[in-house]
Amino acid sequence: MATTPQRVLAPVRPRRGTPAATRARLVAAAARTFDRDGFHGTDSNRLARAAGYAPGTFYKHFADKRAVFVAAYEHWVTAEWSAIADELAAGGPDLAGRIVTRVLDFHRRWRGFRASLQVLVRTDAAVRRAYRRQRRRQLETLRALRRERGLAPRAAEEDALLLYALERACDAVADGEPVALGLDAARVVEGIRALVARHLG
Amino acid sequence: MATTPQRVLAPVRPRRGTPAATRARLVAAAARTFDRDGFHGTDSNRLARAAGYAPGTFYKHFADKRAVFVAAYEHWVTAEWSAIADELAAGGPDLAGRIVTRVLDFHRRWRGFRASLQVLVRTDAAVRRAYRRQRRRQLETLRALRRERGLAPRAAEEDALLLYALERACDAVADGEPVALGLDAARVVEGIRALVARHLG
Amino acid sequence: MATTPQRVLAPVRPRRGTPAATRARLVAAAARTFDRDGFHGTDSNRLARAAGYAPGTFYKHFADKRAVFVAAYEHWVTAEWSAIADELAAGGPDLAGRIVTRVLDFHRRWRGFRASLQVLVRTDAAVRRAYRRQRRRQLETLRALRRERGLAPRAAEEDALLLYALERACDAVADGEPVALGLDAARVVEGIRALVARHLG
Amino acid sequence: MATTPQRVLAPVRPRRGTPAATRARLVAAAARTFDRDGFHGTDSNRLARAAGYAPGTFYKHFADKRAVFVAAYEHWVTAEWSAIADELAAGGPDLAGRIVTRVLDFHRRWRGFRASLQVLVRTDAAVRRAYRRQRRRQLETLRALRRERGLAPRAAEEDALLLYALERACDAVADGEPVALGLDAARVVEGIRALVARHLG
DNA sequence: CATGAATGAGCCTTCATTCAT
DNA sequence: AATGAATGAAGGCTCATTCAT
Repeated sequence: MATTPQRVLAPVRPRRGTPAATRARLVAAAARTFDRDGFHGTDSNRLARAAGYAPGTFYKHFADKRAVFVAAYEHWVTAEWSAIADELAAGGPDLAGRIVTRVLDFHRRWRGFRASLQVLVRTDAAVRRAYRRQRRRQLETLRALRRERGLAPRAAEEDALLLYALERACDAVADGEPVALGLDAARVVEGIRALVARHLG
Repeated sequence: MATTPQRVLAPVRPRRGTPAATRARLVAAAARTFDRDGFHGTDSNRLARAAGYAPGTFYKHFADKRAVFVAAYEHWVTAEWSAIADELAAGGPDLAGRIVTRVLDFHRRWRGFRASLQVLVRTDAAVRRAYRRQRRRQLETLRALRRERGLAPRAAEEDALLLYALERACDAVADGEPVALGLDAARVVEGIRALVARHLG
Repeated sequence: MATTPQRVLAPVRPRRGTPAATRARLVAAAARTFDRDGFHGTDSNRLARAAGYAPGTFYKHFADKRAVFVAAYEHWVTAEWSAIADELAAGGPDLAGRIVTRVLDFHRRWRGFRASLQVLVRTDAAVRRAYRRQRRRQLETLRALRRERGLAPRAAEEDALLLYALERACDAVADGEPVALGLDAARVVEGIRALVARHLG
Repeated sequence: MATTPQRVLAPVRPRRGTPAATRARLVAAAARTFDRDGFHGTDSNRLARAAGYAPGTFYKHFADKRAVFVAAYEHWVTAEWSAIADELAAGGPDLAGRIVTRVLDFHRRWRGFRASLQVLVRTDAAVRRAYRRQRRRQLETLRALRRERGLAPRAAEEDALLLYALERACDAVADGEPVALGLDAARVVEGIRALVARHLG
C-alpha cells in the first residue's frame, strides 16, 4: 500500500485540481497564516507556499493579497455563525454559557486574524463592507433568536452593545490578558456568561 | 484671533531646537500619522517629514519605527488617563456620563492608532509590555475610585469586563459603525453610559 | 572571429534562465565589479544590474553583499589554482617562470578584489574562514609538488614565506608600482622568478 | 595631587586648545579607530567623538574623512621609519633581526590600517600619492644604508622585492595567520630574519 | 575654536505582482 | 491549471557633511 510522500515545507497537492479546491486550500492556508503572523507579517509568496502552490498560482485565484484576506474572513465568520446558529437551534439549558463557549472558541482560533481585520477595516473599503455585512447579520440573528424564543425584547442598539462587550472580552481572554494581569480567567468567563444571560433573559 | 500659518509639508519650527522639543514633535506627528494611516501605512521618512524634519533626524531620536509607536502610545494614553483622572476628581453629577464622553473623545481621536496597537500587541513584545502596563493602571484607577467614593465593591474581573465593554463600544462609535448600520448613535452612547453607571453604582 | 556584442547596462540573457545560470552571472558580475570598485565602492543594486538583473533577483540568490563576495572569491581562487595546477602538471622547462606568469596574470586580473579581501578578512568571519581554507590548500599543493617532483624539501614555514613574497610582489607589479617608482618592471618580475626557482630548486 | 578625571566615552580635552593639538588628537584617534574598525567600518562622527570632539570640529580640521586617513597614514609611517632609521643608526649585532622586530611591531600595531590602505590606494589618488612617496623613501633609506655600511650592492628592484616580502610576511604574522594554519610562528619570523640578513649581507 | 542638531542622498533589502513556459 | 524566475517600486536606515549658535 503506497503512501503519498509528504514534504514538510511544501505540502502535497494535486498538480491539477479543480479551481474551487485550489482556491479553498489557498483560503485556508491564508487564514491560518494571517492569524499567526498578521496581514503585514506575511507575504503572498508565503501564503501560496503554505497552501502548497507557487506564487503565480495565488494570483490566478485572487486579484491581490487583500482579496484572500476578505475571502478568508468571510469563510471564517460564516463558519462561526453557522456553528453559533446550530448552538442556538439546539436548545437545552444554559444557552448563554454555550454561546460564550462557542464565541470564545472562535476568538481563540482567530485572535490574530481579528487584530489585522481591525486595521484593514479602517484602511480598505472592501474589507469594511464585508465587516459591516457580517455585523448586520449578527444583529439579525440576535433579533430572530429573541423573536423565536419569546425572550425579552431589546433595542438593536442594546444588541449591538452586547456584541461589542462579548467580542472584546473574548478577545482579551484569547489574548491571555486576564492571566497576564493576575486575574482569574474563569471568573472573567463567568462574567461574560452572566452578561449574555442577563441580555437574553 | 490670528493663528500662525502652518506649512503642510514643512511645519514651522526653529531651525535648531532642543532634543526634547524635537522628540516631542516627532512623537506628536507620529501619533497623528499612525492614527490616520496605520502603523504599516506609513514609513519613518514620512513620519519625519510630518514633523518637519529630514529622515535622518528621526533616527537620532528613535531606534526604529516601532520605538516611536511605543512612545506615541505612552504619550497618548497618559494624556487620556490624566484627563479621566481629572474628570473623576472633579466630582459633580453624572460621573458615568462624563467618563463616557471623555473616553469616546479619546477613541474618536485615536481609533486608527488603537487598531494598529492591537496588531502590534500580538507582534511586538515591547508594545505588549506597554499595553499590559496601561491596563494594570486602568484597573488600579478604577479600584481606587470605588474606594474613595465609597461605591459598590466589584471584583477586579468585573472591572476588567467593564473596561472591555467600554472600550469596544467606544471604538465602534468612533468607527461610525452604529450610523453605518442604521442604528441611533445617541442611544448607543446612552447604553454605554448606563453600563458604566450600573457598574459604578 | 566575430564576437557577440554585449550591451553594457543590460547584458543579453534569456528572460528566464536556470537558477544556476543566474547565480553564475551574478557571481561573475560581482567579481568584476568588486575588483573595479572595491567591496565598499558598489552596492547590491549595481551588482544585480551589472549582471543584467533587477535588484530583487540578487537577493533570491545571496543573503547579502558579503555572501556574493565569498562566492566570487571561492570561484576566482578555485580557477586560479586549477590553472596553476595545470601548469605544474604540464611539466616542461622553467617551471618557476611559468608559475610566476600565471600568478601575475591572476593578480593583474584581481588586484582590486584582493585589496577588499584583506579588509574583509579582518572584518568578517566567513571571509576569514574562506581565506584560511585557501591558504591551507596552497600550502598542501606546494608540498605535494615538491614530493612528486623530488624537489628540495622545505619546511611549511618556508613555503608560507615564499607564498607571501610571491603574492605581495605580484600585487605590486599588478598595481603598476615598479613603473610608478621608475623601476624596471621586467627586472622585478625576473627577481620574483628567481625567488620561486631558488625555493623549488 | 589632583588627577584629571577621565571620561571613558568622551575623553577630556581642553575646550580650546591650539589648533595643532586638536588636529593631533583627531589624527591619533582616527589612526586607532581606522586600525580597529577599518576605513569603512567607522564614521566621521565616531572619529570626532573618539578624540573627544563634536562632529563639526572634525570638519574644521579636515576637508573630509579621507583627509584624516592620509594624515594618519603619514604620521604612522613617519614614526615607523624614524624608529627603523634609529635602529639602523644604532649599529650593533644582528641588524636584520632588529629590523624585523621593529617592522613586525609596527605591522602588529597597524595591520587593520594597512588593510584599508590597500583599498584606498586603488580608490583614491591622494592616498596613492602618499603611498608611493613612502615607498620611494623606503627604497632611498635602504640604498643609503648599504652605501654607509659598505654592504653588498643591490639593484633597486631587488630592494623592492625585499620590502614586499618583508611587509607581506609581517602582515601575515600580525594577522596570526601562521598560528591559525598550525605553523610555528617563531620559525616564520626566523625565516623573515634570514631573508633580510641574506639581502643585507 | 567648538558645538551638535539637522540634513538628505543613497545603500540595503523586501515583497506584491507579472509573465514566459 | 500551475510554475517560479524575475521584476522594481518603495521602505528602513546610515553617515558624510553643514551651519546656526
